[in-house]
Formats: sequence, C-alpha cells, structure tokens
Amino acid sequence: MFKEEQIIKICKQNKWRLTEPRLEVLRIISLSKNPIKAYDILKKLANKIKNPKPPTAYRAIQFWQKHKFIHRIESLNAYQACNHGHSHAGAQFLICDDCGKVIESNLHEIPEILKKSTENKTFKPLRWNLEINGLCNQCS
Amino acid sequence: MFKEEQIIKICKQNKWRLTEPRLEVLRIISLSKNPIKAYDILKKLANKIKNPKPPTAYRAIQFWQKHKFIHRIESLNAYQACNHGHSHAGAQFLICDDCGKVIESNLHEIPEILKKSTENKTFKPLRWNLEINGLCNQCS
DNA sequence: GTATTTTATGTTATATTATTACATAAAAAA
DNA sequence: TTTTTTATGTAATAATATAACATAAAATAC
Repeated sequence: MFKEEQIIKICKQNKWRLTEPRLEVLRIISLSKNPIKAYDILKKLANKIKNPKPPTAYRAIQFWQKHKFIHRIESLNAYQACNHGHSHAGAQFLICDDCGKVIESNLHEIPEILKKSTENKTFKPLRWNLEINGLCNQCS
Repeated sequence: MFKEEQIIKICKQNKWRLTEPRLEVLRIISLSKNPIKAYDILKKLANKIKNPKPPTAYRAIQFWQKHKFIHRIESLNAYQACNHGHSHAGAQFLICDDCGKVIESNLHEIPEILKKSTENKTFKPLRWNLEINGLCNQCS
C-alpha cells in the first residue's frame, strides 16, 4: 500500500529516524509476497548490511510495528506490510491454509463483540486482532 | 467449564485415550487462573510425573487442543481451558493488558467480515481466532 | 488368548523465535 | 561544543517448539 517515498515523507514529518537497517527491513517485508518470518528477514538483510544479528532485525520490526506500517500475524510468527493506512486499532487477516497468502481485510468496523462488551462495560477494548483461517478463492 | 468427570466420560465415549500425562496437563491448565505457558505447565508437571521433557507437555497440549478442550492464546503463547463446550469453529478472547486475565467470550456468531467474504466468495473461512486487548472492569 | 498393528510415551537432541546486556556510534538538544 | 538521547553492533542466552528414534502400552485381528 505505502510507497517508499510516502513512508520516507511520513517519517520525516514525524521526526522518526529512518536508518539503514530500518529501511532495508521495511523493503524486505514489503517485497515479500506472503508474511515473512524474522529469521528470513534476517537472512535477506545479510545481502544488504554486513553480518546482521537478530536484534538488528527485531528492532527494525518493532519500529515498523510501533508505527503501524507492518503487522505481526500471530498464528504464523510472521510479519506483513500494512495494507490500510497506518493507523487502525484492529486488524483482520484472512489466512489461506493452502498457499499461505494473507489478505488484510478492510473491515474497519469494531467487531460486534467489542461493541457489546463496551455497552456492558465489562471490558474496555483497546485493540484487536482477528485471524481467520480458510481457503482463498485461488485455492478452493 | 468442564469438570474432570465430564471430560473422562467424553473421552471414554469417543475412545480417546486418557493417559496420565494428558490428564495431569489438563488439570494444570484447568487450575490455572490465567493462561499458562508450555514451560510452566512442564514445571508443574514435574510435581506429578518424573522428570518430564518438553514433548510430553506439548503432546498433551496438542491432544487437548485437537479435541477443543483448551485454546492457545496466540499473542501470549499460552494455553487456557475452553469455556464453551468443546466444539466451535471460532473463538474470541478479551485479554486484560493489566492483570493478564483472559475472558473467553460467548459470541458464537460468525464475525461480519466472514459472512461478507463468504457471500463474495472471496474466501472460504474455516475457523477464526479473535484476540482483543484492553482492560477488564476490575482493572479499568 | 496370542500375534500384530497402532498409538502413546521416554529421551536426546536440536530447531525456531526472541530478548538481555553492554559497548559504541550517531543524532538531537542544550 | 558539550551533553543527552537514540540507535546500532555484538555476544550471549532465554523462551518456545519440534524431529527422530527407541520403548511401552493399548487396541485389533486372528
């Protein structure tokens, strides 16, 4: 969704430091067709910077997560570029069990359950993550 | 939700072998107030069986997950007894960021997003997991 | 009831995912 | 320019999970 120039601009505007490892990690994640795992990011990162260690990858991942440019797909331990403007409290993913493709859904509504719990005052929701497994239409 | 006798009965009815490590692991998870991690299960298991190794815990966890008596809370790498009869395609959890309590919600409806994708035929959902972070009413 | 097959466990080792801790460097602020 | 803050480099290790293979126990076939 985001082009690199946009991201560079947004970082400048917000005075977020856009260092080399951060930029390279973002590129790696953005270019990946499917969600990519931390150590696969690290492997690819080795083509760009000299002998990177896990913290280098994880720190950059954290940075982009914090600013909502990437998501962690919890059930896959993997990361994917955000597809929807980088600020939403909840995310929904359709995970194809066959090809591994993950579609970030554009439902921006708060799920029904959250509304209810808010109305009931039984729980104050701050953010949510919905992961749906199944088959994409290519695979079914 | 399930008492041990019920579970024993269900296992017998279905001819699922209820071995000692399985039973002890289930007890440990059921007795835990909050979701419990695999290696904490393993530690507690050591009080019951001699020098258990990780596969012993993980195998029992898998068994109970397969038969839907426990859930994995993905964002916590932790396990919790199922609170809702052991057969539903989707689960919803309200995770308190403060006290760590996890409330399994009893919304059994298919989330709106899934209905839409099914209507559109863009994705065939099979199961889902919704994890909502926030504050429980004790903590907020 | 015994032999065979299937399922579960014990055990060692190792794979995968992620963080801590501390030294150094670079950028921002004073 | 000095000081402070933020980021990185690097080594070590913690936390989570699985593979592989031998043994044991239960279920099934005869």
